Amino acid sequence: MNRVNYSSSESLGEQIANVLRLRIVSKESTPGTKISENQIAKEFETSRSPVRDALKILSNEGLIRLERMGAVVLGLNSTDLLELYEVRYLIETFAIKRLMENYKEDLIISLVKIIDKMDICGKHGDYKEFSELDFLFHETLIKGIEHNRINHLWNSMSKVVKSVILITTEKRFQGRVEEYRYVIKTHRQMIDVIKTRDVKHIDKVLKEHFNDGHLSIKNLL
Amino acid sequence: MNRVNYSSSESLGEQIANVLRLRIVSKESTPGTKISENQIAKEFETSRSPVRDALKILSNEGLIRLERMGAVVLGLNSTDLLELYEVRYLIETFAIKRLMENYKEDLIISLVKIIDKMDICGKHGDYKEFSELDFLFHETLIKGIEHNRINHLWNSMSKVVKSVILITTEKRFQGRVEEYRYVIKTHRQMIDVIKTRDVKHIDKVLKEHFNDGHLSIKNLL
DNA sequence: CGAGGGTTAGTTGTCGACAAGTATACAACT
DNA sequence: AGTTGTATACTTGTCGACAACTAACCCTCG
Repeated sequence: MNRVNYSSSESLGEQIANVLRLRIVSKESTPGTKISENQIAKEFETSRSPVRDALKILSNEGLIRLERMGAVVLGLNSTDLLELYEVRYLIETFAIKRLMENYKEDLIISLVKIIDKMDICGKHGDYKEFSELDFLFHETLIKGIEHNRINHLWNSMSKVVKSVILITTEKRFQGRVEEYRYVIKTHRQMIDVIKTRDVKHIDKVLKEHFNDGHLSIKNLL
Repeated sequence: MNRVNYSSSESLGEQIANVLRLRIVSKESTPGTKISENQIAKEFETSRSPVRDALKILSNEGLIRLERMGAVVLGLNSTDLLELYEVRYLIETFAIKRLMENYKEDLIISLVKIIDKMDICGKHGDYKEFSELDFLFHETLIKGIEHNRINHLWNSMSKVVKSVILITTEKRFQGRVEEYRYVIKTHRQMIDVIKTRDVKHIDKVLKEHFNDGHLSIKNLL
């Protein structure tokens, strides 16, 4: 029986990759675990073709390593998370500098709207929606500069970032719920930096934001 | 007949990707061209499986776009090249700053050795080897910081960079052969910056180097 | 001549099978 | 016992086939 499901826009491979990604990032799959295509195919009741796609996606994201026989889970240790934040810092600093030179008012409006929604979700304790908005904020910022190459870099890591944000936010909300205010504050600061063209404060604001993100996840895990 | 060729370490998919990549970067395949898996499979006398792999690789590199029916060649226009150089500048600036804080003497030795080899190739007019060494220089620099995430970013664009360098170098050598001296000079400057920890000159040296690369290719095409 | 509907060739996603290579367990031998 | 060789089970890379879907063409009708 061939199963073709066009009702869902994502191919089976991407769906499988999504499930496995969350497993790896959430440490449900521990680093070092060996996985084979057959084994995954059996679990998801598909053939090996979509599984191969999925493994290739995860390999590109750096979550697993494809070896001659079987793939091995790499996962994200503390160093990896730091590095992820460093690269995000690098890219978003670039983006903000570029936006300062030249931005469309629409973009700022979109960003403010996202923050406002985050505020509401924060008050309701809806961490899931909050984390998606957080992700969307940064993605909107990056897509805003319309830089093809940066776009590709972002696409190759965005799914990982999204997963990390989701998990971080969840843990944060389990602790002191009011912490979300800090995230919102730094986001507003980022917009201010763009609008006021305050070059001197870019590094300070962004470093603070990413440092906080990294530290909080490090403490929580 | 199943053809499995383990004598070459690269899978058929990667090999096909290599051929197509060069075609696209060298503008033998013009942007907008539609390509189908069957067509490529027929050309390379393989099944669609390796071709699918190849197309996915090229898609990740941003050279083609996968659509519902058929992929379309994107190629690298003048803007794309500028953006590529911008991202390289971003990454290598990061790398050099990190190396300044902490580098192993071995690395510097390797880099110097590469430059010396480039010098010899330059004198012999061996542009092919020269371009590979040029690429190797930058790759060695980036791998030197042992930063997993940066590594992945680099891997996702390195093949494209390599192709661009190859073509640029070829055209350069067709013009005034002596131009290679300038490339070598800036490379030596980069090493000096690392060794002398001369923070102030990083941006200047790198900007000069990448600006030159971008300008020269723009003029030549 | 133009518009609409059906046919048809072509496209991708998925499947199961096979070939080639690899690691492991187990037996035979020194 | 330790080493070597072989059988065997498991792995990936590739193949050809099929189902779902899309686009283009042609034919009919107004």
